[in-house]
Amino acid sequence: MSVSTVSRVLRNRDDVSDETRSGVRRVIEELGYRPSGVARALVTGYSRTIALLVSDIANPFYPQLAKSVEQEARKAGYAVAICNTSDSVDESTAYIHRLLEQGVDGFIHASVGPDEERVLELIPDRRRIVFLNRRPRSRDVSYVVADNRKGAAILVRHLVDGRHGRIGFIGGPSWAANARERLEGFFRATTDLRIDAVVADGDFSMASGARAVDVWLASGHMPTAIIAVNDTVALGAISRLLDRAALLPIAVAGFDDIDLVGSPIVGLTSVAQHIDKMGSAGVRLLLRQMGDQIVPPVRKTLEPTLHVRRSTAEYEGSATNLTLLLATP
Amino acid sequence: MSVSTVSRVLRNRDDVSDETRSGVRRVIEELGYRPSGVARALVTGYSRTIALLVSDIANPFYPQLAKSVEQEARKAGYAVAICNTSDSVDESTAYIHRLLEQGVDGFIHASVGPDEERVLELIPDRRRIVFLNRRPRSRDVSYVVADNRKGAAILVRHLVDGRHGRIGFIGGPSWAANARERLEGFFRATTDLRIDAVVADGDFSMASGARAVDVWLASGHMPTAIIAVNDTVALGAISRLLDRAALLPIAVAGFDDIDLVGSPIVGLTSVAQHIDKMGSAGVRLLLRQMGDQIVPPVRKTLEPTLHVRRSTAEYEGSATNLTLLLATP
DNA sequence: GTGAAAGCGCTAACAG
DNA sequence: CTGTTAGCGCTTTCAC
Repeated sequence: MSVSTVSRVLRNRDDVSDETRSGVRRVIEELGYRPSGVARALVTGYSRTIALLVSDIANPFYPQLAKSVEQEARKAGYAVAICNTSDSVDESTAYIHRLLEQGVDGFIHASVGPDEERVLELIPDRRRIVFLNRRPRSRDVSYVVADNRKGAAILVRHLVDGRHGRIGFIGGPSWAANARERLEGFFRATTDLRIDAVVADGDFSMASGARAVDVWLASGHMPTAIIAVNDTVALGAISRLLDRAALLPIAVAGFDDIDLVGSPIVGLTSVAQHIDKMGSAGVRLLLRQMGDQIVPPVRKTLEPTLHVRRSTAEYEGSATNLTLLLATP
Repeated sequence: MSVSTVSRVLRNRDDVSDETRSGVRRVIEELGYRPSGVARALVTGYSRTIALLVSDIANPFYPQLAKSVEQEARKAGYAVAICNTSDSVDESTAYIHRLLEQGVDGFIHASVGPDEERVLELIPDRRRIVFLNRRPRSRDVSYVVADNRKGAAILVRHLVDGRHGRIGFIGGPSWAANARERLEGFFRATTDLRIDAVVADGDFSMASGARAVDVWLASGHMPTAIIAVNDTVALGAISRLLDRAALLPIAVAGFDDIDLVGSPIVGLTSVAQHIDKMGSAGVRLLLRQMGDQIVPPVRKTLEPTLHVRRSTAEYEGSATNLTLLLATP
């Protein structure tokens, strides 16, 4: 038998007689032969591997995203390499260089660093990349994001219904599109509703949520309700409120609706951006546009959904929440 | 210039004259030339990629492990492919087949499924694999685990000091070595201390923690303190206790000390198994034994550390905890 | 020091 | 339907 016949069998092509095919299969089995994906990648140019760039896999949002990306990729026979960029342009540059050398077929870029230009320079073929959780400036690259402005507005309205007249927003870095959009939504909604708004800086970390609370407490301008740019920051804020044994009836809401915050232990009100849908849609998009036909870039916006929980719920008639509850000796 | 000269420059070999070297470098720069890792892998047999097998990346223990694995691997210029096995033998089999075909250099196996024999059959070269978070039966494969028996014993002693006379243990699947060891440690310690012990089944999930509480509540045999096989299960147990508005002064402790449980929001007492050390040590081990010299398998056991928090702390003189606190209206 | 040639294990094009 | 041939882009002898 010739190598090409074996190759044909391996690729399930139909121009092989049934008896040859089964013969080849038997011999493959007997010899325990394993084809080399590396050699195949060298000649075809495809490694059936995609890269997922995240800010920090230890941030609970990303594992959920990674899981749905991985599940969807696997269905199509693709492996996923996960890379932590720490939102550093240098690190994402270094990673993309390496991944390109290693021959990954495509990228799902879900980290939020200020690296868009650099990334698109490194990956000139727009069909090889999809942005997730960040809306790129460039018009000709595909992305899937949540409607961040609407999500923030939904939270503001929810809190206003809860009789909060002064709402604080803990934001993210200005270079992060999702953080900017959430802040914009917050501003527009508070302005429209003529609600006092106060903003603190943050960086998506628990520590930054805690710092914001410190700043507000120190300034004596503590809002009665807090919206955080994401759930992690909200958890940081709550932690600090607990540390300070704050007796104020402060409502706290987050963004992303990561699995954990739905548990009664945390009970954090949050806006879901449907992480699993985002991941699977991103992979499908990428694989489709990596295919033969040329398809125009797809821009997809997911609808956010409000999940009200204890952290912003009315309690015994007065605005209160987990914070109050825990701090009461 | 010949290809071999370029190759020599790329590999930083010293048998190239300085002027040739700089000339080559310049041309590479001008042309924006990128070497092909795929072609290199084909000829050298090494792809500089390792695989990390986890049970479920959405389980908070694993992202922390993945992060430390990734950081350590990157230092050595290796990429990491993360794979969710769901603890299914079939899935890990399928993954290992694929990864081997794709040419990964080594495996870090941190998922706990009953797949040891199959895995070692698929990866006959013991130098290509390290087990993490699970102690293999096989004597000739390297691993890094925590001292699970000791960790469980530490928790028992801590709870006994807190005056608990009846302690429950929510376990894991019997095929998981780490779950078995923790259960053994629990049994030995309760026996030695002549403490009532009661055990419930679990599977490392929050849901299983909740189920255990249900079972105990239904049976009327609710222990006064609960030790869970890991933090996730402990969180599930606490959640259900909160749902049931349990007024019992029930202490809950977990295992792993994942980042989250240290926050005052959760305040769960836990035994740390030093996840970051485990990840980096595992990678270093793997890379060393994949090297030239033949090294014997390394068996490493990390010392567990107790972190006492609100969930098992004495409160106003009586045994109480978060559960009690939250459930009191 | 440098270049030429062989070949890693596949797929693709072409012949038969 | 099956076999032959020519690479894919590197590294590795072996000459020079």
